[in-house]
Amino acid sequence: MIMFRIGQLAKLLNVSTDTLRYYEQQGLLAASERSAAGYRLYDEHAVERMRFIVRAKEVGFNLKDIQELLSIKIEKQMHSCEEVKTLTLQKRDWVREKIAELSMFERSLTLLASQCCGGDEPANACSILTALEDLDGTHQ
Amino acid sequence: MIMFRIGQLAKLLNVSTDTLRYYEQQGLLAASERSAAGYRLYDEHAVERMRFIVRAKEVGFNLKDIQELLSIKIEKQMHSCEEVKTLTLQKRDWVREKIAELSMFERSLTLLASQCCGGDEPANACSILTALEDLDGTHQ
DNA sequence: ATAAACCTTGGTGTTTACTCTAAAGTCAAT
DNA sequence: ATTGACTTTAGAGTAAACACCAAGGTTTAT
Repeated sequence: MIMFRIGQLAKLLNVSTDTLRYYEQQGLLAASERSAAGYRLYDEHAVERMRFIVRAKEVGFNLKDIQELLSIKIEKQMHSCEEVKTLTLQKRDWVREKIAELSMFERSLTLLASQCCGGDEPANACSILTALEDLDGTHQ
Repeated sequence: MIMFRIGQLAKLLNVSTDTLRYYEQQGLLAASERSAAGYRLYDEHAVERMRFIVRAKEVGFNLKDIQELLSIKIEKQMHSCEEVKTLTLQKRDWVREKIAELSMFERSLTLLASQCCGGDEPANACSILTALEDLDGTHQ
């Protein structure tokens, strides 16, 4: 059985050893066992679990979500597809809200920038500054 | 001359008194003076400065950006339009990057959700879980 | 005169996901 | 035998923008 030490696993999955220790502390990923000297040792199951965590992060889940996903995953027959899909859709909705907020920023900033000459001259009558000073037409 | 106490200004601009004290501590907005009892008093200039801060936040600038904008604003002839426009465009680019990240999340999550039946039955073969377990086709 | 509402300071807590530090023990190789 | 790379722990620090708290002084209204 191949066992990885923390640094090896970290390198394999392109994370830091601190991250692995942090995940352990957060209850996300325990080492399979410890060596005589107390070194963390990870087996294939742990590697797969960590891969799952990494992938879940890549699609936008945070550590709390991943906790839930993992606890569902280890007892699949105790949970329904619906639960998993709900988690996924809730996260997607949250992401959409964030995108909506940022898109408003994007529009406002683009509008401000487009109205500014951007020249080398002093900013005495800079349209961006005056727009922020005066009553706004910035939001549409 | 109308002077506002901290609570009045807070109510006027729909922020908390804590926020105003925090902005003072961060060097964003000082009270114009103090009353005999040590109460912060804000004049029209302070109100306008605070309005500027609020508007700048509304379009997506953070407090550090706003620091810069304010220091440009108080010495307009020492700075160019270009500086202001650059700040604005940099912030917009940052916003766009965030939107791009979130959009990838959105697509991945939508794809995952669409492939999941979402039914009441046990999650043994839940497509979302298996997608996160197996080598990904999640990123396109 | 006394209660309610307001203000002061200094300090801690919140969130998220790590990152860094220090002091010490372990392992492989020269 | 000792260097260098690796690991351990506990604990502190980081970012951002506040929110909350306690203990006390001030104003305002009744």
